[in-house]
Amino acid sequence: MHIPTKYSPAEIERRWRQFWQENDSFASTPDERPSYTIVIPPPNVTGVLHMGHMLNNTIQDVFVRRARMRGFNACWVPGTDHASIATEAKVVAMLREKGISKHQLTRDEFLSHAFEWKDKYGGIILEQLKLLGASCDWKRTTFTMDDHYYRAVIRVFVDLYHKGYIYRGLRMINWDCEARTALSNEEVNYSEEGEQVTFYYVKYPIKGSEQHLTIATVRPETIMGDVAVAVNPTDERYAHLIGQKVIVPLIGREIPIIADEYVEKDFGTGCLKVTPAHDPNDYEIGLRHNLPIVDILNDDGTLNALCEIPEFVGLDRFKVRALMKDKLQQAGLLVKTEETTTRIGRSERTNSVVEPRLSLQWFIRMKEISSRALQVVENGDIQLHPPKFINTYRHWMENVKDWCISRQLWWGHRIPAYYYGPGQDDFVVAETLEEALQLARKKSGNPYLQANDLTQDPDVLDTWASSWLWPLQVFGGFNDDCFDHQTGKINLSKNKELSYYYPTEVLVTAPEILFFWVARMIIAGLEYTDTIPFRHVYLTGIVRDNLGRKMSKSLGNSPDPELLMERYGTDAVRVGMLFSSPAGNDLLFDEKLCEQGRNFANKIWNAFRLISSWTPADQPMRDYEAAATHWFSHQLSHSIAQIDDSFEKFRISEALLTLYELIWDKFCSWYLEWIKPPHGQQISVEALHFTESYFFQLMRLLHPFMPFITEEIHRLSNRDTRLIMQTPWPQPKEADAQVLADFQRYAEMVSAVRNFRNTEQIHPKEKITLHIHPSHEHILRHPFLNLLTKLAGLHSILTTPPTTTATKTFLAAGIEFLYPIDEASVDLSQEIEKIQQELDYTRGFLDAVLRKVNNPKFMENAPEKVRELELKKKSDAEAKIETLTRRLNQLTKLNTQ
RNA sequence: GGGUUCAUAGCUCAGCCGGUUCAGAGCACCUGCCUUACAAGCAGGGGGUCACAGGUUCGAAUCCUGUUGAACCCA
Repeated sequence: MHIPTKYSPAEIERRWRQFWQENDSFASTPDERPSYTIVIPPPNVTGVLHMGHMLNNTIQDVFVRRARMRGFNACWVPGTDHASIATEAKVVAMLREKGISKHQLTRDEFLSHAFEWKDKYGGIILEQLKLLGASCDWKRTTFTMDDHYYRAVIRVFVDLYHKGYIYRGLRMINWDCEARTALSNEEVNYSEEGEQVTFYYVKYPIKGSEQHLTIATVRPETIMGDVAVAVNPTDERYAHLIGQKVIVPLIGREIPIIADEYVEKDFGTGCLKVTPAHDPNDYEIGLRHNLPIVDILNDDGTLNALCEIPEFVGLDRFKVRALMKDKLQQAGLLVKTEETTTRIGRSERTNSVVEPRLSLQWFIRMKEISSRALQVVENGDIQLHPPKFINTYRHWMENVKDWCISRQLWWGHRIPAYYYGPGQDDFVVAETLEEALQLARKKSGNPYLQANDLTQDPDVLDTWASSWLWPLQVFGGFNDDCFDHQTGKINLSKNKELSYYYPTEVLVTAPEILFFWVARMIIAGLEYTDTIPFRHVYLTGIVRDNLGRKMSKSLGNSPDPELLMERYGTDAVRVGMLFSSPAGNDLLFDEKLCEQGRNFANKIWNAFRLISSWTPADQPMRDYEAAATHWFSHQLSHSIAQIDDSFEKFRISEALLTLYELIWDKFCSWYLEWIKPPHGQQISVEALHFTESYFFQLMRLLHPFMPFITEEIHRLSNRDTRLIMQTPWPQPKEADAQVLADFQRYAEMVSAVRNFRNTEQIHPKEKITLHIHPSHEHILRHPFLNLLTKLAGLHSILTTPPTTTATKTFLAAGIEFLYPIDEASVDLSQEIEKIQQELDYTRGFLDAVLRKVNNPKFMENAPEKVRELELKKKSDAEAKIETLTRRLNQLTKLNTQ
């Protein structure tokens, strides 16, 4: 069979992608096998594949493919997330380009534009995942705004409301003035270095006195919202003023001076102006001291009439800040300004400065609903990989805050609250308008209410308030047939799919959404099924460039994944990503890694070519064949066990590296060279059979990592009509440590001879004869001797002394080898120096060992194994010294002759 | 400001519930080789006082304390 020398992946990968798709090779339906389920962290529906997705999804695919081979019914559910804010922002931008403003449109008109956009771009990322070879059950593709999913989200809102977990309230939230929506804490970013701001030192006159307090603030535009001035109760400078009043600059309102421990004495002037409507800490102080709230901002960040300065009304807060400086200066109240840096929160989506704002929003009470979610992680029911994230998780859980779930957007699940009157409590919550009407009639006591009299809340839910149901609703957990309204639980026994596939096995995601999403899925899983949603959480690192910078569009340092796959082959990119990505560690990505992957694919391809080129002869196994196959069967078992162990510990990078070394070094460099028939000879039938068996086992082990090339080789081998993904995962046998150690010893000798040949510049084709001392004769009787003679190019090893006195020597595995040479060319003094160095080192080594062995405390306390080892080191070193000394004496004698 | 994690070859990392040569791997580097599977290759080699300073121990990269430096999370 003709096989090209260079592996070219493009055509082969295209063919297998198509085959897998057309044959639904990854489809799963419940059967008698145990299930192994992964739900994809749904990417943003309008997103495109980036390197983070590549890493994340490659890892998932590795898990799924391996599980499939291990006899599990593996099911990987794909899908996308509607990403409320991000998608709405994109649609708004797209409309703006067309000259349409969102506010010109009705909600329905806007949504039809949005769905149009989603239909056009929504499939891109899933198609890209298919390129990657992701073995998802594509028929199960789910979108968080699919009809059934939409209903599930609404159902959960209603259910939680009736359970008392959801409330509507006035709270301090993060407000995005540009998108005019609330944000969760997690959606607010702080730049790493902080931002340049100005401190304004402002005089606040004390009532009934000529004195004043000086207050430092970075937000002078909020002065008009001040309701108190706070000082630390232990601050002697101000103690006498507590209880008195100061006058708010410019507007003349009298406010009290209060004492609160929150104030830091050393920060600024030690006096804090308290503006409960515009700062979360001030809000807390306000609550403690029963202060009024003066909200001077509109929802777009402009000032309103409450600021009491007519010329400021309608102006943006930053404009007012600039104007305040002049105004305060004119009034003689500005003491000085000072430049400083501080951390400023900006919206993840619009980058506008986030405004702490009091607003009427919907919340989930997290304390109560999440009580079990910490426990299941602490007790190991759910394992985080790497486990260091438990601390982070615990910290968040113990300090969990109520979750603001309303967003002032249109793209998303509309909050099912219906208002029938102007009062704060004049609303009902229901899954449908009809139900709402019934409830409203009852609650209002007005039986004549009509559907028209109800207004649905205009807001939608936070995206995470839909994706936290992901592992449940991809299997229809909240559908009518299995959701029990009475108990507010999912009845697993009435949902065949869910009861089979849930809980899922492992969730692969990024640490940054541990709280956003992971924690909340755990909460939802426990709330609705009393069961955890997954057993393991594998947290990937961030993909950075080789300078350690996070890959981002704005930096332009992120390679295009499709281009990479085209250039190096998908298998190559997959293993390239995994070479250096232990769980939870950032991955410094370099195209070199893909190159390494490509070279690996090529190496495998050529090993396949070699093996395929052999025509067997009907003859018994030769000695070297028997020895080689014997060794490799143990090596293979040993490595499989190691790989399995790495997988159990979720160290897939380690598993890959073990396999990489097994294939490249152990199999190609040692085994194949060992068993390769010499010129003009043929391999025996049995040896070829073993070799093929080993190679195809290696291909199976590699399949999760490199699905395309392994599938291709499997097919070309014509050994098995199944797809390689349907073949069983290789099982290790007991590996004999002695066999491995013996091999190690002979391999060491081979390397030593090669090194010697190198330094002596002996031509590769020249067979040489070496001499050893008769006391080492036993190495000539071991079956692995042929490894040494074959791979080191030896003619023979003799136990007789060389006929010439001129020799060069080298040590390998504790044995001295002598190589006779032309007497004239030997440099005795150089040889003597070399041996002297070796001798010095060995004596030093022996000293160190003797210090231990002669120390009675060591002999008393050290475990027996360690003691034995040290004693062996001692006798080995002594023997070596003896050999070296003998040799040294010989040479010295020769040298003086 | 609070919390967490980390500091081992030029780079990325293993090892770290103390003791399998006072340390391994991959990449990079250097030296030979176009040896009939593979130059996207083969063979060989150099390179680390395990951040610094103390302490515990017969014995510490591995445990404890401090110092310095870095990263992340929360406020």
